[in-house]
Amino acid sequence: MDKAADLDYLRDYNDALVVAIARRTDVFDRATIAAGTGLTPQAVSKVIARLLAAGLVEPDGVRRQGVGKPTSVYHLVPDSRYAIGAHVARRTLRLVLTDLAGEVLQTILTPLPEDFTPQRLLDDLADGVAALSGGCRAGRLVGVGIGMVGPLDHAEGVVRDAHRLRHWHDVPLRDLAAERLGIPVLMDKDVTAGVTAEAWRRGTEFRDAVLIMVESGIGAGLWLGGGAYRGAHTNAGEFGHMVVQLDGPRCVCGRRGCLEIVHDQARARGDVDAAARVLAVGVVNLLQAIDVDHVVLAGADLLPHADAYLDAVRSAVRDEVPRVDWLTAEVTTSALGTDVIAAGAAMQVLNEKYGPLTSPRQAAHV
Amino acid sequence: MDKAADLDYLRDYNDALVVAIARRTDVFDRATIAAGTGLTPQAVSKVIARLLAAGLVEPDGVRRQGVGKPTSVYHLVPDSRYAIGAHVARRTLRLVLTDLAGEVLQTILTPLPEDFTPQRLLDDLADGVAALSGGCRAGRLVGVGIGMVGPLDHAEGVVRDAHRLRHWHDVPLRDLAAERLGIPVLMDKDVTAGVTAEAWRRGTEFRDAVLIMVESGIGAGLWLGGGAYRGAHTNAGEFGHMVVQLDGPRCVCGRRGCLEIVHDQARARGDVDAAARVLAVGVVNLLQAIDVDHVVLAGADLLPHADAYLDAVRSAVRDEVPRVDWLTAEVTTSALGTDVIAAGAAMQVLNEKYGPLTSPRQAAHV
DNA sequence: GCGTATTACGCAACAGCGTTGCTATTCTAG
DNA sequence: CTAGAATAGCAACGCTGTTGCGTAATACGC
Repeated sequence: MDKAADLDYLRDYNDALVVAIARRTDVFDRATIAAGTGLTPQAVSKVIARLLAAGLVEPDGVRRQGVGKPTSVYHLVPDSRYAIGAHVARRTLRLVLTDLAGEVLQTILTPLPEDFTPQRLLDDLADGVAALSGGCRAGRLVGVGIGMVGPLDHAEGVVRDAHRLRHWHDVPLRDLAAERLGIPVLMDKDVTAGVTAEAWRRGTEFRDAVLIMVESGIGAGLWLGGGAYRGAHTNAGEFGHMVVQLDGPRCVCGRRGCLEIVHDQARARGDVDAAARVLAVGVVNLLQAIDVDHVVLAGADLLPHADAYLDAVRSAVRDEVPRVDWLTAEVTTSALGTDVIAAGAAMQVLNEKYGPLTSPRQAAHV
Repeated sequence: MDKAADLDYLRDYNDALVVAIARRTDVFDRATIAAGTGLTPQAVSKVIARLLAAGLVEPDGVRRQGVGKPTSVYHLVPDSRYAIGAHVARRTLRLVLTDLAGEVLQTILTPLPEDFTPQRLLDDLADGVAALSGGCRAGRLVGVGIGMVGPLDHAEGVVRDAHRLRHWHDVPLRDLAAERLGIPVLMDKDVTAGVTAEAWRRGTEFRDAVLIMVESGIGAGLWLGGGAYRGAHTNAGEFGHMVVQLDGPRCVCGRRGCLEIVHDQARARGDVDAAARVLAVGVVNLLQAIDVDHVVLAGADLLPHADAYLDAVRSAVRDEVPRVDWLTAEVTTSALGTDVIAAGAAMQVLNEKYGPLTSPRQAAHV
């Protein structure tokens, strides 16, 4: 049975709404927020008072705009909160420190041995978090996010069977890390973390989006209706295992003609353009299925050839989507580059605490 | 800028939550709801008082359960509210009258002439609605829902280019119908309406689902995270235009090897089983992409061969989805049969007013 | 230079939400 | 018949956003 909403939810929701606005404007004022949110100016004053008390925003003087008392303006305090994000890949652990505005302040890249164990990861994670914590004032570190290859169970915080990692079956990584680090930890699929990074930085017009990641496999992070979408079993976005050629080559997953195997074969023979065109067909398939208007390309196997992939996907979106005048979709790479997953893991922590809640159900497990 | 939440939203949310519970239990009591929702028993009493005043629920005596004062129990009053749903297909207009519980009480099937005009549809709609309104007590008809072939714009209520209907370009059908009928009207894609019917009848465990419709084209209605998902331009679910064979036959949409053209060619040569297997590949593709745990099959071209399609999809889900022990997905047809779209259109009206809101944003446009 | 209109801010009172404290009611068990 | 237990509901409460209204600070007209 779903959870009911109470006054705490109401307050948190509206506070988060104002933080979301503050995050993407240099300065903001009472009247603008009141007009945009439908709150009364007086209610906005109360929200701002709470945010001032929490240190999340601070006054930015006044703005004279014609006749009348000047408007008080405020701005976000980016370094009022920090989060650390971890991107656990098959051979590397990438850690980043980000602030409330979603800027990456510091990065640590640690190589991981082949078939590393959970214990080894926890050790490296603890070392890295200790090193990065030095960069932020006491009490301002909100938590640590982990972006990990799947399959995993987001609700339980358990890694089910990390792809091609022997020691990773049913590992309750989230709780293990929280215990080891002594601060709140979130864990999610790498691609879902990645798309959260874009969403946190780009704001509320970024409502329906997908992040395509090509990096030892092809996956997609889904951001639907203004929130991360993970599916019924945290398995959404297994984009690479869509069949695009019924009689195609056998894939590791057991099916024939998966996008991933067709793509990888083209890459294996050195034909990046052909690989990009195959990926583009998959992207258009995804647009047909879920109609997002933002596509972000990412991943260590894609970014070195970003131009080729961008060209292929953009022209497919332009030429293969019917009524493209109306069904526009922007195709970009992430400004965060190879940090996008780790940064997104960090921003999931910020989003959990300071981001716009989409339902009381979400609020319940904070 | 998103809308803020206020006390009205809080009240409506919790009221809707209790209605949702009432809808799928014979009787309910205060303590059970309190435990399930996290509300205090006293708060539940206030909610029930409001629902009693609105006539949505009524007392159902008491239940003795051991020692202590007997529990007061209540039940939903199905005929306290009605809605009418319309399924506009290429050659037929199907109208149904449903009650608050989602039961179909009456059906009217009207043939439509080839290339019917908006005016003609409005006339037939008005006649049908007048006929069905007789079946419900005054003031209890909440509104009319229209499920229509796309593409259309749900937010604006405008039919963009109904497939293979000449007179349907940029027709503001929702507002035209509302003016003509004098009651609130909603309009949505047929498949989205269809999946809403299943959701309204099956309750909150039905959080991530897809309704596959094979009926002069192949489409999918998406229900993600407990609400209808329409995408950025109301174009989600164009499932039939996913490429499943890179070098396949040319489709009407301009691409090669779309699911729809491959499927239709198999049907054209009378091979229902092959067609069903192709559809099944598409369904597994969709499961990989969005990881839903309910698949509902529907549509006039599918239901006559429901067993073949159920078999094919079920075995594909069983054999082609990795870790199927964990990634379970139930595959069924709808109990509503050919009424599912029209009934769903009606239930969208009920859902808008009495269904669980997922965010204040949704509440804003009620 | 000065009064006035204009714009913005914020205190105080308010309605309505869920919560808490407590009393009344109604049953079973002994 | 009494004690104990479970439920219902009244009343007061804290907190939310809202409303009414007084105050502060500016530009503009005279």
